Amino acid sequence: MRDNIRAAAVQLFAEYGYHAAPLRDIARMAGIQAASIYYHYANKEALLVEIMETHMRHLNANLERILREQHDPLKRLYEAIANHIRLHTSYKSEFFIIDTEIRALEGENRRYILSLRDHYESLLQELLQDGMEQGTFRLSDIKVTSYAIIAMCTEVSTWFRPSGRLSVQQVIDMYSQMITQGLLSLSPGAQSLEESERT
Amino acid sequence: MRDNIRAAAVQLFAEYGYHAAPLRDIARMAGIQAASIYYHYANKEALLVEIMETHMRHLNANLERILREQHDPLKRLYEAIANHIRLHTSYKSEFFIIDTEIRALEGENRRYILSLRDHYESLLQELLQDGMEQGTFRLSDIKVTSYAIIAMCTEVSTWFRPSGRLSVQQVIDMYSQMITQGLLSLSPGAQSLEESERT
DNA sequence: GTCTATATGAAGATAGAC
DNA sequence: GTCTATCTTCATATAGAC
Repeated sequence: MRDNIRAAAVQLFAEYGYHAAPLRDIARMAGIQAASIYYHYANKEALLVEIMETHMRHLNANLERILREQHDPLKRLYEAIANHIRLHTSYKSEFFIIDTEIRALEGENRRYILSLRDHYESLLQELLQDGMEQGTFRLSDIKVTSYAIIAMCTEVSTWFRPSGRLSVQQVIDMYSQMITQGLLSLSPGAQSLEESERT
Repeated sequence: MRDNIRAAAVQLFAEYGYHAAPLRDIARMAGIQAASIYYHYANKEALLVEIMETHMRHLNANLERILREQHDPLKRLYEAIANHIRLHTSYKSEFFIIDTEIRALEGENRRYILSLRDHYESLLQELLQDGMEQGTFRLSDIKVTSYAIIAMCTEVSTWFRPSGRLSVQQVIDMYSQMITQGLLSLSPGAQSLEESERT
């Protein structure tokens, strides 16, 4: 029943938002009365925290494993992107909640979830830092680059449909190429903004 | 007073979320009673719609002007990125609301705001399509590429601080470089994933 | 573990005076 | 244009029976 409640909460939090999803609706979807939820969870916020914690820890554990097992910067980056997109498409609703409801948390809960997110960012930044030191990656602002990568890969959870046109693997490959090689069709420097002004 | 109310709403919607921001607090911040808001706005949702509409139209109008006045794909893309980031840093809270509270809208209001967002996406997709046909941009999935660009540039509104380390112009240049050239330090093809496995 | 019944508070919105 | 007073509804949460 605990799992039923959590599954119902995931669905309703994602669809209407945390504050707009009444406990009564979560209970009805789980097949019990609202009061019965309090036997399983201390309050509504505990439900939200558990959803967020579970999947943030999952995301972090995977990236830690990748950094431990893999040392080539390019392969590390590919695996990091793949991990991020695989989880954000497998647990669409859960990550959408993580992405939009952190401000619904208060005090200690908020600090805890933010610390998990900060840890994820620092792991990715470590990956980028190492890749720049090894000369694989262009020198760039590490924080900003990490935010950009996370933002674009996270947003996949808002539009991806399992039954849609693209497979998860195709999306991973597209994002990996976009992040490493960019949009330009020519080699870097062959056509800069200044040069193109002459054409 | 209408402007005072809207300004208060922007601040509280952005900080606590639409549903968690009581009209009474918005009224207090504007220096009036809650009931007085109804002289200026039909209801709470009308306030949200006006905030979203104003800035989405602004964003769209700018991009339409860029496409009209500029025809080089690379310059168009740079201007599109600059427009997006300038507005998302100048009106941080407003765009953060647009980004997170669309699901708080109902029926016609929701459809209307989504149509403005769809229009923006289609303008960017037109830019990308043209750039690929001209050979300036690598061939890639246009929808996915547009989502990725929008996502990374939009998220700037969540971390950018006017008093922070980076100027708006620096952020624009970083994102522009990231989007056009990617992360790799070598020319495309010079170091593929397969080749790097040999090192 | 789940129920019914209920406490308690706060939300959005309206009526009508000034 | 703004106020006070209030309607109505609905929220989270608790108490105690079964």
